[in-house]
Amino acid sequence: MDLFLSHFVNRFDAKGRISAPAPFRAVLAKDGFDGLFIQPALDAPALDCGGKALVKEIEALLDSLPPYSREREDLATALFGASEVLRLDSEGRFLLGERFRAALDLTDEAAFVGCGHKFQIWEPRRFAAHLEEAKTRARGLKARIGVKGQRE
Amino acid sequence: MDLFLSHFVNRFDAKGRISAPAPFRAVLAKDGFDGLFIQPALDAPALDCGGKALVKEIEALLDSLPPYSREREDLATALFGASEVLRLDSEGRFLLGERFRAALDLTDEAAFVGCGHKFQIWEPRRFAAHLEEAKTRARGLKARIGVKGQRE
DNA sequence: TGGGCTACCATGGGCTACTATGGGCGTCAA
DNA sequence: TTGACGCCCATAGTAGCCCATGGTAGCCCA
Repeated sequence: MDLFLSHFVNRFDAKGRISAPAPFRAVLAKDGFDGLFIQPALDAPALDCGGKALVKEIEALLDSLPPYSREREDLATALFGASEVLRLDSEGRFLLGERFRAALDLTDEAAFVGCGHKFQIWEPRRFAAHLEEAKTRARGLKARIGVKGQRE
Repeated sequence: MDLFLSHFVNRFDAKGRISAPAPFRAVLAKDGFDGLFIQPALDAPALDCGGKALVKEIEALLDSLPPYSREREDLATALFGASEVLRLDSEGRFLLGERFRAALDLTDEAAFVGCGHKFQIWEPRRFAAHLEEAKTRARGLKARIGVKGQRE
């Protein structure tokens, strides 16, 4: 099951390094991508992270837009222009750029949140709040689906 | 019959481990998932647990929503972000995170409740109360069905 | 039908490997 | 030269692995 699941909170050390959670590293290793693809999430104060699978997904999204169109150029810039590929050290740690840390208000800790095919990095408190909101909305959504369809 | 049925109450040991009931382990083994997928239930003070079948169900639910939509992101966060995959030790025990234990008010015991394709973990007293309520509602429902059709 | 035996299960505890984290040192580049 | 980063080693805490034990439920046999 090569999915990013669960969430973890790790801390930055004095050098600004932080460990990627071991289970996530295992998924990345299976993905065959030697490194970590990172980009700011478009609609949340978080970073989207992943491996080959995530990059492919983004390419597919771009391919769905007409070549040379304004939308495609914008999206490509927004997504790839702001992204980085980081290398993990032999202990599975990486150095998060100042730009990213400032954008997320990260100080001494960061939350790693599994989202299936990718994972996100959040400021822990902010994520806790976001999770509560998401749960509330998901409850409403589930209720609607439950009425229309079957199951759950 | 690969369903989670019946309910069991087991206790946490000094290390915080707890045994998954043997019948449930048998179902998980048949499911072919080496581990236990756990997430907070959206609408009850309980945890939803299961194997591959449960994860697939969630993926299917997500896939039914448009990619990059707000609903999908919310649901993915609420479902996957709050979930964990735990491994069972060779005796079929697992370690429940502090987060989950606190959320359910679990102290020294936990109730494992079969729900067909998944099972739930409850604080035993709370579950007893919930069961009574459910029974009452079920009686009402049965009575209504009994009136329309025949049978019982 | 009753008594004894056995296999399974929940639980306990020791040990080890792994993980997250800390810190030193060399190298490369500004 | 100095700072930053990559590589390496050290360490505490913990999660997983293995073996032990007591109780019980099911089974067999008389």
